Amino acid sequence: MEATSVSETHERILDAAERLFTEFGYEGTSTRMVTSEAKVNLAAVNYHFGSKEALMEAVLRRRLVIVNEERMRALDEAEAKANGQPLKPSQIVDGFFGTLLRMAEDDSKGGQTFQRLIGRTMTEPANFIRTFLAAEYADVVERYKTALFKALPDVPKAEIVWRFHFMLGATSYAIAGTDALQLVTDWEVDEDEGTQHEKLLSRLMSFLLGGLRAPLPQFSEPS
Amino acid sequence: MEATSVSETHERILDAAERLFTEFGYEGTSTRMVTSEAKVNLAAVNYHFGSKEALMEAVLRRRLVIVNEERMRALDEAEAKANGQPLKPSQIVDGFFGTLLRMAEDDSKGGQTFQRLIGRTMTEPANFIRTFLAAEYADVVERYKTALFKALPDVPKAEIVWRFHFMLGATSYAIAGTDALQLVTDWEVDEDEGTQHEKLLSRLMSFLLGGLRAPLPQFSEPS
DNA sequence: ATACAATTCAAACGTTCGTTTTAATTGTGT
DNA sequence: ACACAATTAAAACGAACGTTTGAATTGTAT
Repeated sequence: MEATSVSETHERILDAAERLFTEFGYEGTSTRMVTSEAKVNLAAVNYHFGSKEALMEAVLRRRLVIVNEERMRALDEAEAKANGQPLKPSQIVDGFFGTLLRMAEDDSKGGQTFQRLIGRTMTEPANFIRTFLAAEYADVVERYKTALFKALPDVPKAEIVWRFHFMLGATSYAIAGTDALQLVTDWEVDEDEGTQHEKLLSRLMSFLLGGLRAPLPQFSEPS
Repeated sequence: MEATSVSETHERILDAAERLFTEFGYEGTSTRMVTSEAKVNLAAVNYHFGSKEALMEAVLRRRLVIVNEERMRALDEAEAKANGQPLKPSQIVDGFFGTLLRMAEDDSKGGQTFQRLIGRTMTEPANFIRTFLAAEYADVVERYKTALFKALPDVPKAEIVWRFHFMLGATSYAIAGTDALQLVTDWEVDEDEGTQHEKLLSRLMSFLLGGLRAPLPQFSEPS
């Protein structure tokens, strides 16, 4: 063993893979690109992680565990303060999406890179990724769905779930930072990174809450 | 030449590629998978399209040209009826996103498959795809941005563009139909396909309009 | 019917892929 | 120091990749 608890090679690979999976996607990144960027031997990926798939899962898990724990903690705290009363939708939405967006300011939690990776990964076609994500998110999604049901007792559950789905899409695309249509051409370069994040969070939260609380479509029957 | 104006092989390849790119993504689909599914010779992709990249562009262009023409037409018509007056945001949002979603009912326009492909493609990492999409969308995006600016004269332009961005993300994710977190578990299987589409469109439109018209975040200065 | 272009076909091109192997090296506990 | 496990290293594995080649076949004019 080394001085550090986990070998440095192990984390060098995770960091390189995180960056490359973010930029080129899972299929577009080769193990050789990863070991080359990490400056480690080609065989190191299979030695330390077993396979490329297992590496992808390790990359995602390292950060996701932290986000989802923080999401649980945020809901615990809010519900404790509310003692029994339903939460405000804004608290729930902030607990789920705000928690993720605030991670971008903390480089020790992956910073912007991991945030973009998560945004991208939500639409990765590979089956094992979707399976992994669904399992990794299952508990936290259930908690937040329940909280939303309680916060919006007059809204049919199916409608709430759909709007959760739409919020996920809007957020994923926003943090992926790709802007395929080059819509947002006037990026304010005159501001520092921190201000940008704050603004994105404010803008996104306004949008998500507006969507969540929008009048229901006419057809819908009660839950 | 054959009886048909364009060779059947040409379209067989496009159809197969559309389906496979949708399911496995661009990098996850090989030319051999395409020619095998299309039941044509391996060399046919390069003979008819030149390269795998050119094939991807052809797959996207075949349908996108039609959607974007229809989007332009919808805005032309609405603006003609309004003669001079700004449009309602709902008309603009429906012109852009509703036009796309209504294509799913028309199999001759790619139906559900192409809709899913477009949703997926918005987050494809490959650079040539993003370049292609930006060029293909440039005109229609400009038209719709302008229409939104006119429809919402009191909202700073930067905020409108960001909300357009969020709407794109929500829609892309919704039509991609992946649902990475298996959020929407209670898909109503008791209804036919057409009803599903109508419901998704209604639900999405309500959400998008709610987000678009939400109260602005506090920080924002006037445009 | 003949000439010529368009298309299809089988085969192979060189490259890159994820992974494995085997040996060399480094670190650790006694 | 020595024995042994953990890690690194160079090299190679077979498979799959996108693409090209050149001959065989098909279609289309005259």
